Formats: sequence, structure tokens, C-alpha cells
Amino acid sequence: MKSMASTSEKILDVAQSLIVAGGYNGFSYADISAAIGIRKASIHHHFPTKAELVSVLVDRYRRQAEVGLESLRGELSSPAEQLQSYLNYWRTCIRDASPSFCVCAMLAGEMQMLPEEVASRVRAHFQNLAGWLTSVLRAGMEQDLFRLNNRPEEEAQMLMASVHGAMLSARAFNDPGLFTIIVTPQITRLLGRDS
Amino acid sequence: MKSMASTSEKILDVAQSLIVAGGYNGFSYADISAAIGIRKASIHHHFPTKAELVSVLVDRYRRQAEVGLESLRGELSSPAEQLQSYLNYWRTCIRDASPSFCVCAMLAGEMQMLPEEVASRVRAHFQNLAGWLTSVLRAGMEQDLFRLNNRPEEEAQMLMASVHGAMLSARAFNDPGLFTIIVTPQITRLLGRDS
DNA sequence: TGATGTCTACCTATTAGTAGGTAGACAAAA
DNA sequence: TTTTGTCTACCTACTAATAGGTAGACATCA
Repeated sequence: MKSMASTSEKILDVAQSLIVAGGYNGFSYADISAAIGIRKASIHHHFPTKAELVSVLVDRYRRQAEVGLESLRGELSSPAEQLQSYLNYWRTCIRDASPSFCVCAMLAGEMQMLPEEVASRVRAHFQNLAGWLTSVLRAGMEQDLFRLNNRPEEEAQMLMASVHGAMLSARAFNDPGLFTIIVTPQITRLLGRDS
Repeated sequence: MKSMASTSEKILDVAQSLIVAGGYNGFSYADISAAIGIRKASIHHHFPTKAELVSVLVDRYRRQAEVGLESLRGELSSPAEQLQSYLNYWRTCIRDASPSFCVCAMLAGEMQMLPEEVASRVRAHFQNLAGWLTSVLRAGMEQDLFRLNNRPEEEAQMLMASVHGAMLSARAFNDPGLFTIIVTPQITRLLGRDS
């Protein structure tokens, strides 16, 4: 009973890895079909249109992200540890090339030509993530763990941009380690003063 | 004698704006054809294959960027002003939605499925930009204008990631002002201590 | 029985790219 | 001076492959 993933979940898994590699226009039903050994028509049975497939995909991604981030927010760990865990997640992903890029970050680049139903979901993820980071930063500030030079919501945007930019650079230079090099000093900066 | 742009340059102009909007797979010869009122076959006359078209496009972009950055390096302005000018360029672009995104940053996201001839050129641009930022930061450090917490080449990577991430966020939130909000504090940080 | 999932077999539109030809500019040869 | 050839830029008309999507038959399972 190793992987009991349903067909529709397998479809979403493959679609996600294809989007991460090449964006919305970078994959087709034929690609998915070939990858999991099922006919195109069967994929249409589960997801009538491409826009719907990607919408469901982003919904699933958002749900997983929400759960993941929420679980970090437990009383167990300090805001500093929460932030570090978030970054460790991506560091591991990028090193192991599992999903070496955030689906929503990828789609955000194509915002202007995405079906509206997809675009709005991507926007929503960005809002969620910014919100989570803001609340963690604010908590850390109130506990005197972080010394912020800007308002928490601004520092959250800065951090989010660093993370996404670091993903891009790691990919452009084909150097997973670059992610850590870029992102770690930003945390160091929040924690204290000097590196 | 307003705009005497040659046909091939018009093709590149349109292609560039289409790539910025939707990436490599986000445009077709038919799109360009419709945009400038010329037949598809005529575009193939100028650029036999899509990979070649985009390669020439990236070459042109790199040349322009090189010239632009080089002109900032004149003795006239301090490293701090050079950095500021670079950011102002993008701030204006994003505000006016001209090319509201760096072509190479867009393509870097699709790295994994780009024709090799294109991918290598995109990598080269990232290298150039990182190099330029490194040398400006190093100069500023030596003149005691910047107080860096990390090695110049690392700070350059951090800054570059911030810029690209800020472009992405500005697009995701559909808020050009976000670019400045994200990027300005990074400069402030380099310049002195407190915001 | 009927719902679910998969299939074969198709459809139309679009993709990148090709074949072959036309009209005009320019230059050298007659 | 005409004529011949070459070149550039564009055209119409096509190709093979792929895109997303549909209709309906068949099987399995509750």
C-alpha cells in the first residue's frame, strides 16, 4: 500500500511539476497523459478544461501551504524558529529539486495572460503568505526577538521578495546553494544587528 | 521621421513585450504577425526559428543593458547614485508598464525547458548583472559609502534577488508601488544603519 | 441499475516551419 | 542604355504536429 494516490491527484502532481518547470503554457494534456499512462480524454473526465485543472491545482497548493504554515505557528516554536522552518522547507525543496519553485510564484510571472479564475487564486496565495509572514514578524517584534527597521507588513514583503528572487537566481545560476546564501543574511538581519 | 524602426526591430520589440507578459511559450509567430501587420512567413524570413528569434532578442537586451549599466559607471556619479539610478530605471518601467519585467528574469523561470542557446544567454545576463552590482558595491565599500555585512558578491546576489522578487510581487499584487517599498529599504540598509 | 472511470476515435484551431513565387532596388555586363 | 543577374522583403498557400476539447462505447463496481 505504497502510493494509493487517486488518478486525479496523480494528474495534479504531474501538472504541478510541469508548471513549476515551464509555467501555464509550458505543459499540455498530452504531457500529463504520457507521464501517467492514461488517455487525454480521461484527464478531461477529471478536469474538463485546463483553466479548471490549474484552478484546482492552485487550490490544493494553497490548502497544503496553509496547513504547513499553520502547523509552524504552534506555541511550540518561537517566531524566529517558525521563519527558519519556512525557509528550510524551500531550501530542502530546491536542493532536492522536488518542487524547486513555488507554483504560485511561477504563475505570478504569467499573471497578465492567465485565465482570471487562476489569476485571482494566485493573488490570494500571495496575500496569505504575506499575511502569515507579517504576523510572524509582528509576534517576533513584540517579543523583542526581531529588530525591524520597517513596519512588519513591509518587512514581510521584503522577505517574500527575497525568497522568490532567490528561487529564481538558484535556477538561473543552476546553484541550489545560492538560495541559502541569499536568504540567510535576511534572517540574520532581522534577528540582531551585525552578521 | 519619427520612428524609423526596421521590420526586424519591430518584430523584436513586439516579441519582447509578449515574452515579458507570458514567457517563451506565451507567444507565437501569429501573435507577432497580427501585432505589426506582416505575414508569419515574413517573420520566418527575418528569424528562421523561434529559438533564433529569442536568442537575438536576448542578445539585443543584453547589449542594451550592458550599455545602460556601463553609462552609469561614469566617474560622474558615486556608487550610491549608480545603484539608485539602476533601481529608478526599473521603478519607472514598472510604474509605466513599459517593459514591466526583466526579459531575462522571465525566461530564467522557464530555464528548464528553454532551448539551450537561449538558456545560456539568459545565464550570461544574470552573470553580467551580478558582476556589475558586485563591482558597484565593492567600490562603495572601499569609499566607505556602504557598510556591507557580507562579501560584495553575496550582497550583489541578495540585491538582485530583491529586485526580481519585487518585480514579481508588484505584478502579483498589481501594485507598482510595491517595487519601491521592497527595494528602497535594501538600499537604505547598505547606506547606513537605521532606516 | 446506475454511477464512475477509462477507452477509441474523432473534431477544430493553432503551432512552428516550408515551398515557391512576386515586386522592386541595385549593380554590372552587353 | 538596356539587359541580365542578384538581393531583400514580402507574399500565398501549404505541411505535419500539437493544442484543448468532445461523443459515445465499454467495463466495473456500488
